[in-house]
Amino acid sequence: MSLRYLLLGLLENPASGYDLKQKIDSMSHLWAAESSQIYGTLRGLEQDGLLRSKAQKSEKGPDRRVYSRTRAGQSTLDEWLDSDPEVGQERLSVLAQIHFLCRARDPAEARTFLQRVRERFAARLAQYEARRSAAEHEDPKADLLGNLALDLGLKTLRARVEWCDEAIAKLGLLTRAGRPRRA
Amino acid sequence: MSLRYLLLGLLENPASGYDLKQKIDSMSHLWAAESSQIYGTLRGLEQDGLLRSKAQKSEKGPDRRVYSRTRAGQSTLDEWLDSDPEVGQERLSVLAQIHFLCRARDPAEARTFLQRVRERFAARLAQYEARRSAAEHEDPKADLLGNLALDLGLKTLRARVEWCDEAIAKLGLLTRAGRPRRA
DNA sequence: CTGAGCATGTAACCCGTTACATGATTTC
DNA sequence: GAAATCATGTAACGGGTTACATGCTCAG
Repeated sequence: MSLRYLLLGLLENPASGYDLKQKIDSMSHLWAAESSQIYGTLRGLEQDGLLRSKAQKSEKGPDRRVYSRTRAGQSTLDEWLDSDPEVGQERLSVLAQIHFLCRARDPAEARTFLQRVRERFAARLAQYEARRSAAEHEDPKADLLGNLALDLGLKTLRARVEWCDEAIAKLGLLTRAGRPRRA
Repeated sequence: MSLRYLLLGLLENPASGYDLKQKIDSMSHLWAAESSQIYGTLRGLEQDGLLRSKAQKSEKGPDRRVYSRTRAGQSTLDEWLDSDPEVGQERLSVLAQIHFLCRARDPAEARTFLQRVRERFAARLAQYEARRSAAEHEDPKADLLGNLALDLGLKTLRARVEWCDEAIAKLGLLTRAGRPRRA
């Protein structure tokens, strides 16, 4: 993972750091990267011989540095594409928060906390659903990645909202079962 | 996020870095942390006045440094528990890989890649399901956090496997529709 | 003249991983 | 005496965030 491969992949055609930042921002639910990181990573890639760059006059503003893949860059990208999928562990700190709320405080507090978590997820889900219905009338092949990402996001968020609901219900039982408030 | 709060939370009773490492390892599907990080973080917390420590003789091996929360540590923990849930962005680099496989190479390659992704998720799902059925005969209240985490993991992984299947099907259509191999 | 957008960066920090060092005690 | 377990660390690196600096051009 890491931005390196993303940039390498996005540089199918020559582009500047600024361009790439735009592109990444436009796929906001997929990835995020700050300009500072992008520029730094680009220079790193160039030092490693995976990109080459040249300065270019721009009509507006200062010169732009336009990057393109070298042969080495291409084959590094290819290797990555042939490599095993990285399916890393997530660390959902929310779970830890619930745990401590339950143990050190009151299950009821954990419950209202979970309700806030649910709101967050639900809000994001709503955004995704809006985007989905906006994209409904377009050719599904046009933005395949966007659509796949959207599908994944939708499914994941639905699962999480569902989980919140069930967890809230479980905690509700605990609370009503007359466990001591404030340990 | 961050180990700091996790340690702060786990230190309900005094414990050494070693103890905490054990505890964290025992909740392996929830969190992971290396000893080096744990020891460093503990010292950081002590420097910030959130923990205090004293050396203790141990029967086996060298002295142990036993940490406990200070009042400041307690209130920092409380603040965290009162704070908004952090529901961060995930960066699924797998999506980027699929995208580039599709665009720069062949949708069929993306498809076999996705099949590997599916296998990964399915394998993890199987682990979780095994754990679930192992825990079935226990009191569900006994390890509440463990159970919630398990539920969340199950739901998320199921959603992902499902997504893989659908995505594979979609890519299958694309491939058979006679798109040019190798762009 | 101001402010928005173009365009690139530096420095400091945070969180985490990897590899390795040290040394004691117990068990085989 | 070798290996396992107890117990604590250091150093270097990787990946990312935050805050800020710089300076240009064009529209209002």
